[in-house]
Amino acid sequence: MNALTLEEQHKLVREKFPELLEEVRQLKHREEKALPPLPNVSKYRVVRTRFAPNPDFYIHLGNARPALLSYEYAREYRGAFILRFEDTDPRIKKPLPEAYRAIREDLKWLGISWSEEYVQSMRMELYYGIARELISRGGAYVDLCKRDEFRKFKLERRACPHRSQSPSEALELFDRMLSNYYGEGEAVVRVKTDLTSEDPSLIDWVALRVIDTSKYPHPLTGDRYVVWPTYNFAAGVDDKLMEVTHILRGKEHALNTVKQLYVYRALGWEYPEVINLGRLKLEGVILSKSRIKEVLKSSGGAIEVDDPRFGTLRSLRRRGISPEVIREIIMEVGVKGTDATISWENIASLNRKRIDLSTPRVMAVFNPVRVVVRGVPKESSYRSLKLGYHPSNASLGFRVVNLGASDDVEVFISREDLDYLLKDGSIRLMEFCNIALEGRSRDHVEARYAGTDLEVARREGFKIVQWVPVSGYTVIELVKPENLKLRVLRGVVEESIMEFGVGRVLQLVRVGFIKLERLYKEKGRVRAIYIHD
RNA sequence: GCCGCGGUAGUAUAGCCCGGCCAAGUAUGCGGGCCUUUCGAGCCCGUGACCCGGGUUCAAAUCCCGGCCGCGGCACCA
Repeated sequence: MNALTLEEQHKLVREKFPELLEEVRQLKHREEKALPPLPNVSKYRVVRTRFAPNPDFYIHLGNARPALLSYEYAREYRGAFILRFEDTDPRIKKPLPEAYRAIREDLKWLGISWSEEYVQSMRMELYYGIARELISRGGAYVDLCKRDEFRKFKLERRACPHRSQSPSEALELFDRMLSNYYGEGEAVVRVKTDLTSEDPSLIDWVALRVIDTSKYPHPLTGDRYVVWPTYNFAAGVDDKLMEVTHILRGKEHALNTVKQLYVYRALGWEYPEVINLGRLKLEGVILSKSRIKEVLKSSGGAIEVDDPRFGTLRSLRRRGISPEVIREIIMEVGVKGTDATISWENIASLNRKRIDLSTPRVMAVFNPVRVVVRGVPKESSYRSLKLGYHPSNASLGFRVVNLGASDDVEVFISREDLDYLLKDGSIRLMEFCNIALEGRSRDHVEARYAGTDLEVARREGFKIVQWVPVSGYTVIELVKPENLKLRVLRGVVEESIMEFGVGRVLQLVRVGFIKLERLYKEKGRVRAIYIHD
């Protein structure tokens, strides 16, 4: 077969086994999992996308969807991807100073890079300029009604008295706003929309409002500005100024597109293409920003933002989920308006495949029971075991497990595995030897060495169990998130675990994957977080 | 309540625009087997879905209408 040229081989396969070729084709297709084409790409010189988070908190898996998809599209079309911080509400959604940095970090962790970065609170003069332009074109006015008064007009589909002001009057009032003449709630800039709109929230929506920054200083600009653009104004303007061509955002923004369209029309701009994405949920964790904030607050600092019960990217990172898995999941979920609940099983499976080959394996025992094994030969090959860290990846090295020189060898096995010993009379200590039950006392079990032959164990159907030598062990505390609770399992683990550093992912044989979080070398104790089976 | 967007196996997704090649593909889960010094990985076999009802058509997951369900929106938040 190999004597044939590649072309001849292909020909042969095509003739004799066309279905094979089809299979290969499909396999390739699945690996690539290309995104659907973006609409109207040919209309634009270059594709430009953006991710525009509010830096009032850390970002979570739900935010990763628009971020990653926007980035991927920009890459696919060799365009540009922009990061824009939308921090124009120092009062209700006050920016969190560390969030700017944290969001950048989290995006980088996801493998996202951006060529341009903007912070809206540093662009205030730009928004004022566009506001003036809009006002002078008659597209907006300064409303001095009380909030309730305006609501009445709105619900009756009537214009408020200020709506009829001339552009020059409006500009004057706007300048007065900027000069800090009005207090909060006393003046807003409203965009003129269709007064007959069915949805009242659409009607003459607020583009800029007064926020008393002497009371609510902005973390970046302090009290320098008192007139702040709303989301719809700032985002709408910026998408134009930054020449964004394709907006991918959550479907909660659907109505915002309609609102912003009024500004675009008034200024003679063309609105970018919009794709509304469904929400992403992650099974068994808290995703909502507000819920996380609540939990954080009520814990009084005991719970941190990377707590494994949260769906923040930091939590996922802490739980040992690799960023490629998140990327894979989001590409799988794709570009559509349907919500998706990501199952932890799915994440675990993808993650396991990714890390299995590069993850050292050590033995740990929970619910330990002491087993005294009599009759283990005293030759060093029986008392000093050289065990590889991975059965098929020798590059991970090995450790030496020392069993001491005394007559008996003592090991811990788990209470569950003890049942096999009691029931079957024999078990195999993995990578060591077979043992047979001899007796049982209050605090330990007695057994006899029964040879190292694996074939015997196989033939007889002995359960093969992991174990930890009593002569050299480390205590392990394993934190396991379960239904929004954290269980801490205590057990023993081979002392060689101390060789690994904090952050290292390991597999505890027959237990699951873990990530080391703390090493207390003097105390012979480690703390780890459970990742998945 | 009103408006918008959706509904393919337990979960996620392909197919829907352009009806037949779909008695519906893939991944995960679950069951079984092989392999393996793990209950992991890998390989093989099996399991399981087009929300409901009408209509159009020779033919509907795909088009049309109605219903149901889910999500989102209805701020001087983003």
